[in-house]
Amino acid sequence: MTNKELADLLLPNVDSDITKYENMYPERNLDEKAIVTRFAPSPTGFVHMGSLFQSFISRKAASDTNGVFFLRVEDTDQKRLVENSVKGIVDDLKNFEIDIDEGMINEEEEKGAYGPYIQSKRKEIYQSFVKYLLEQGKAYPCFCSAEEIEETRLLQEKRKQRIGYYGRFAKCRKLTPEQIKEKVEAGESYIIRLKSHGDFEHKIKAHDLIKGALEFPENDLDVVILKTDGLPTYHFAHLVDDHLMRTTHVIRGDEWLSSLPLHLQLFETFGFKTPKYAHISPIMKEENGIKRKLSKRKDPEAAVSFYHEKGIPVEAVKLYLMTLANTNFEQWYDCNKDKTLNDFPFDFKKMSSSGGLFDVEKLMNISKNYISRLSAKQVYDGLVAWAKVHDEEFYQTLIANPEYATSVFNIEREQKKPRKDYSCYSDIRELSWYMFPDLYDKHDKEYVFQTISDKQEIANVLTLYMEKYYHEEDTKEEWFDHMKDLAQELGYAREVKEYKENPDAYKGHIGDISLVLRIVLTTKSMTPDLYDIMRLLGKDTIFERYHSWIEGNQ
RNA sequence: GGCCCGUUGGUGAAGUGGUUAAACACACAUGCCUUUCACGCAUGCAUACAUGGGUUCAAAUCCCGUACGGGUCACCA
Repeated sequence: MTNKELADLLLPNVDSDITKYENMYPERNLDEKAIVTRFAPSPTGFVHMGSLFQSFISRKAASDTNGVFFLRVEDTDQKRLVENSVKGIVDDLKNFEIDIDEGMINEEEEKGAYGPYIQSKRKEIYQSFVKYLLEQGKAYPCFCSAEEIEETRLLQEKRKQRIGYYGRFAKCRKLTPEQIKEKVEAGESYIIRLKSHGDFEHKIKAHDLIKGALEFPENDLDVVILKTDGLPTYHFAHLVDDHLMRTTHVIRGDEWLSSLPLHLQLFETFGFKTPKYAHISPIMKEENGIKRKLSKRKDPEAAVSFYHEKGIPVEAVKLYLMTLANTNFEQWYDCNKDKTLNDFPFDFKKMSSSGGLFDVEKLMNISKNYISRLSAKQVYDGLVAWAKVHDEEFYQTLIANPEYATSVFNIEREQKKPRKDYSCYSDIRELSWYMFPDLYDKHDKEYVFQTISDKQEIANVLTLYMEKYYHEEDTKEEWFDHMKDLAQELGYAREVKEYKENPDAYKGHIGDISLVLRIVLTTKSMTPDLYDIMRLLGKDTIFERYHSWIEGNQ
């Protein structure tokens, strides 16, 4: 019985002509330096930070080189499929403005000439390659049951030998064609394994774009390439897909690093050109002094939805991811304030080969700086978009008077050194509700006074201010002078310096007075510029709030 | 247990044999500026790069051992 006959017996209705696929998916006509890469998730749930990071880097690498970035769905494990997760993945990428050039665009449809981009629809292709291998005598069927495999594993453990299906433990490798035929005809189920030609004692050298020079023992495991259900394992699908899709760079998590010898061997077996590999270290999280991989289950910040709920602008998250990827980005960005993420040259070599910690504080800082550079209009638009989904009440308030809301966000903005107090959109309501009368009315008010806390004195300040020193049309300078006059009349120093030079001569200083006016108006000691706030709120509102405080505190 | 990778401050890290007695940023602390807050500015924050040994005139940078952390050893990806 020849290998050909054996192959026909095992995969009867499969065409082993793989050259037709070579012709169907020709080399891409791209620049020599162009990177063709992909994001290849399993549809087992939603995208988390680690995979978002990978796809972000992949997209960036492809864009930088006028290459191609595509989305391939790896659904060869039918047991783990989660309904609608292709849509979830597509949406998550879309929400983070990571565009794909090819691949799945929803649960059913795709775009691009190198598809199908979902593995369950490539069954025929994989089987064709498997059959080809069978004909070459480089693969064989295995009839071992799960129990048998388990038994040899235990034996290997007991004898302290390497675990796996290799060498003399590879029982089915020794089956004669006649034995195989017999088993097949008896209806025994089987899988197909690679007949590895590797030698564990031999070392191979490999190169990784991030990790650098690597050395491994050669793969000698007869790994499964085709499962009982006729679908390939990851390793085989990787070979076939990335070859036919003409992937130049495989960017993936470094949990794959140890399979690299196998993958290299697979490419070599077919004589295909190996892609370049870039194994990304996982994003870590520190908990109780221990570093561990950021986990979707335990860490809220691992979920992509976390950022949307918080209202961290997509661009800010990307800026953070870029600093995680290439630390020199921060300095570059600082020196090139007029440029964007797209202009920065990403470099694999500058990626850390060990896993970095995910630093939410740092992200918040980046987001804060990012938001501070936005125009009032941009903040308004971003906030409205966020509130529409996450805060209906605030949303209604905002759209009721867009012009007014925008001017609220314009305080101390659009200047060389803008104010930085919003880290994310979900911060804004708590920091600005007092500027919106309807929110103000509903909000609980708690006044925490500082230097001046005596109720009578506070009432004196408010009353005198309203009676004598508040003038609606004041310019900032006039307004400020009036504040000083008020301070002076009540026995407070006009300047902080004067007070510091001679503290016994005064009850306090101008700062104490303005703080009272600020707190009663806004309940807060920390607010943007008080003059601007007063201008926006207007006389009626200011007086109303001051009067109502006096009445309520007699 | 086998194999592989990693280890520079509270964090991200720069640095691959000698102007790095470790850049830059975040965080933290103090001070200055300021009507408050924020911004900004200034200063401080690793007696030396996990550890032991070796190579060298010279090592965070090269080599070996140890410790610790991570990954992987599925008909999961």
